[in-house]
Amino acid sequence: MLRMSKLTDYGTVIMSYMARQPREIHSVTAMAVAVGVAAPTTTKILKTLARHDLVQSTRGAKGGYTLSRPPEQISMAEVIDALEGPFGVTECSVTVGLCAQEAACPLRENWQRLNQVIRRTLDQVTLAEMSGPSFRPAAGNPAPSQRS
Amino acid sequence: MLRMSKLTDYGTVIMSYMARQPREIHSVTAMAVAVGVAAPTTTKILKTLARHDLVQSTRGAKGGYTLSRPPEQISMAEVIDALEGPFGVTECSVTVGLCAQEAACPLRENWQRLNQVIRRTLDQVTLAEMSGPSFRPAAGNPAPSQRS
DNA sequence: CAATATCGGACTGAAACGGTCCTATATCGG
DNA sequence: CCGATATAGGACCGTTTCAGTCCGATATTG
Repeated sequence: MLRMSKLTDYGTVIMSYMARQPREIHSVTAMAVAVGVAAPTTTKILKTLARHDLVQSTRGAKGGYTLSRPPEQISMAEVIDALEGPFGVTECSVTVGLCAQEAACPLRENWQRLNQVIRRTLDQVTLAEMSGPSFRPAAGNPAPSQRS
Repeated sequence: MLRMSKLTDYGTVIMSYMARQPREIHSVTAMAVAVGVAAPTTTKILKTLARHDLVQSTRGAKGGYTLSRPPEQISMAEVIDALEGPFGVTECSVTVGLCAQEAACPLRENWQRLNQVIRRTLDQVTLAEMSGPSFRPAAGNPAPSQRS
């Protein structure tokens, strides 16, 4: 349910890779090999991330990409909607006029509420946490025990 | 981000519609009109929901669909993965061997953890709650009043 | 100047999605 | 029993989206 696209998935892996040497410049080819994603695809992802100011590009020889901020200051939500677009959980919660009930339809509002919960969860998780060993999600509910 | 399919969206609307008269039998055509979704599509959705035991079908004249359980006992998560399939947020968290790093990749585990948080959120919301304020007992029906 | 590397966008093949239709089966009313 | 109603199950198709590739242009290094 609610899966995100592969590109986005790769994107998080790539970001995570860069997060290990946040100040280094990484070339596409190097990352592509390290992460196991084809170079053109990696390029595409990086371009998108750059457009959203999550990574910074340096052209020319010895160029490449760097995180534009330290990984502690990048949330997963940012990465996701850079690559996935700012779509809500439901279409109906964005596009109006689909549902005949609309006026009496409480779903739209409720979906938006749920959407916010999910978003907030994603917003609170930083790239640094995600790249590190297992962490404890902060959203209301206790996760089953694990080492810290 | 993380949008769900239109079919699923419609499904929630249909379920919500039935939740208002949980003990009534609703024909596809009636629901299709009420909800504003084409009849064949509505049929398709209901069939899927029936296969997952969320609604119960009655064949023949005067037949139709009913909720198999009171709406307070149906979670949104159930509806979603009936229609959406039991996919996780990430592909990588399900399929193994995609990522070259895998062994050293903490992302998979972390995604799963996040996934659980989202799932639990969806799990705690009932159809009754989702159907919201306009959830009013029909004339002659036992009042299922349980809202927050 | 030559090599390296990203930029922007166009392009393509494949899969998924939304939607429709047909035949079979079950039930109700007369 | 007959005919009308209504779902079951699955095949089918057009469109869109997605993953992935490629190309010409530009910028930087040495």
